Amino acid sequence: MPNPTIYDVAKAAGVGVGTVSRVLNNSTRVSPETQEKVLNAIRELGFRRSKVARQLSTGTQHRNIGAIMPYITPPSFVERLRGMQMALNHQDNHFNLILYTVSDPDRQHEQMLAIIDQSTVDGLLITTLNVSDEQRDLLTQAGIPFVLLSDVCADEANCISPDNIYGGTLATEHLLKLGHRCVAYVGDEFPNSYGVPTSELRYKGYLSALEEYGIPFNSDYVALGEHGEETAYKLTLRLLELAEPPTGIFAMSDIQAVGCIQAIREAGLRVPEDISVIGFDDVQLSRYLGLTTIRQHLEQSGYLGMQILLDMLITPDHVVSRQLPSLELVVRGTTQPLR
Amino acid sequence: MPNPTIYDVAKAAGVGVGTVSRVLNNSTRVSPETQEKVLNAIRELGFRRSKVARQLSTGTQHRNIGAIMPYITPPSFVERLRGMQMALNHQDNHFNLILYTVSDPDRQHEQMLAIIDQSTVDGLLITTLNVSDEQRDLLTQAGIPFVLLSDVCADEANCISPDNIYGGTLATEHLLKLGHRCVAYVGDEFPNSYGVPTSELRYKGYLSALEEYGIPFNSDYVALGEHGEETAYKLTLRLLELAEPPTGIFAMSDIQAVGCIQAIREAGLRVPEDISVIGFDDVQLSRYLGLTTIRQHLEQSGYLGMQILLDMLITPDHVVSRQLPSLELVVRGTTQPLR
DNA sequence: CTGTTAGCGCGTTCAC
DNA sequence: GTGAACGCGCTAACAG
Repeated sequence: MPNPTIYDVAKAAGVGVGTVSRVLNNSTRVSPETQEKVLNAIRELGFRRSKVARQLSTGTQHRNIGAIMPYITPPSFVERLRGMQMALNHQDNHFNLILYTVSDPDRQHEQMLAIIDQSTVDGLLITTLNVSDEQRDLLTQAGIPFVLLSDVCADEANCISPDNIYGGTLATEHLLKLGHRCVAYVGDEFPNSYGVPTSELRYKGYLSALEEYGIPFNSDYVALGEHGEETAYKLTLRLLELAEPPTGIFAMSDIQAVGCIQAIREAGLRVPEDISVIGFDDVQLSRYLGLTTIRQHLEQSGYLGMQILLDMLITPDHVVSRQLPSLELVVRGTTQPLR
Repeated sequence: MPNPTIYDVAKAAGVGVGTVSRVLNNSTRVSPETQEKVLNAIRELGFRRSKVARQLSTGTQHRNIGAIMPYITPPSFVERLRGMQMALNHQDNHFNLILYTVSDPDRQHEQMLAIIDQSTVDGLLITTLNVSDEQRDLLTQAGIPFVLLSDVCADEANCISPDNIYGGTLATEHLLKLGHRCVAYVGDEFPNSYGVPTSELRYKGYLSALEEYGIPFNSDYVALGEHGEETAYKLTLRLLELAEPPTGIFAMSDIQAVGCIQAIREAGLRVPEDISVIGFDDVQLSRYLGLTTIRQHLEQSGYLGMQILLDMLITPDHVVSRQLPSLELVVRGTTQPLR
């Protein structure tokens, strides 16, 4: 018996299903002896009552919202996740948040399929992931509304993302205005393994700022790799070995900026005296690291995404469109004028 | 009609429920006209098919595991969460991870009750939260196995936590061995608002190290407050105003250590030249911050907790007991001998 | 106190 | 192609 039911238990204990149900919910009184018998039967058979059957019977409809993202390592993902949770807790509509992380890009599709046809969620929040047309169709067909927090959907309504090109320009201009002329870009390879072009957009912003200032493009100053401190650290080490090392670095995320800074310091140089570094995101920690960066209100993005999704779920008719605050430069201690 | 069913749809469309079901699953062919009618009816009534009924009918039993924690702001929580997810992805048993955060200590009990009697989860991972006897009883009674990642349960089997007293001693001894005699402790007030005594345990370790080295206790050097960089920052500022400021600070977490360091720097002092700082946790970022700390294998804790819970869920009979690696001192750049 | 039965909402055979 | 009936596992209301 792989999945014994209360009927099996009832039979084994020599009682009716009602009685079994009663001891399970210890509602009305059951005689100690029968209770004992039932409990024994339960143990013997390894019985576990079915969640779904119980829910169907009691009419306990709790809705699930799935949040899927590549991983939850960098704080930028966590801050969005936190925003989502906050929105949920505020609304307090008995929604559950199911967290999915896509350990492996190759498995994304498979996971999405499973989520869809097992009908585990009522709505989906897709963060920093590319969604194929097929997946979109599947989702709409299954009646699962979704919101994207990703750069793959600039034209869509249910999509939240900042103007990353502008952000890249903003960051680069800051360095340029400080007099830096050898400015490097440290970012993710693009598109990254999940098909998301964020790095490319910020890079475009970088290029456009360079052009605006009439600075010739130098491919040596473009260092791309997998996301994370580790890679940024290594890339920066290589940058420092250049005949003419950069005096300013624009890292596409705060986390990568931290890797850059560590590399610079280990090379015996100082930030910002020798090299200026600007990040991107304004992750919570950055304030305490004194990092100059571009603020993108991540927590608020998650909050907004969840609000929109809840709208779609609760009142499909009037989904109010909401505005994300725009990007802003936050100057702190890791950048200074070129000496 | 708050919750129209397929019957309502069928009636409205003038067809049978079977047909409705077919268009819902677009399985066998349905004539375009009837399909249209059904689709219209669905739209008109705002019909959404019930997850649970569908699951019960198809026999799609997916199990849910709840992870509940006070918040997901500090990386230490996130790392444990990540460990849990990894264990789940490795096992790949169609388990879902439902994330709960307790926004308000007062609402913890209420939330736990809801989780239990709506039978949303099959198992629960409780992180850095106190669990009342009543709650334990409720959980066992409801047949919901749980694992604690908290310091409230040293004697229990299903509990994972490091030896925090020892950890506190380790950290303090490190400072003491470096010659520091004015050593401060910056930590959470205890027990914190969630009833968890971690800070107290580490503080006890601090005291015992002090005693071991024959150093008189100075209450001025004990700075307690709410968890987070912010508070640590402020507390440190006050510490620096002391007639005889500390030369070494033991912060109960890496995040708080970051706050301390920022305060020290803003006061025009240097770390570690003027003041040594040691943290606790060895959060991933700490490596790139060059922070001296106590490593406690957080991700692995989460991984282990999930493994144990899965054992309890899958093979209740033989739950293998697993060992958590012990705490270790990691010396990096924020501590140095007293000058 | 306890056994029996009718749903919970949907998928899925069957006959038509 | 389509409708009717049964069953998924459990709870709750009803008799006994």
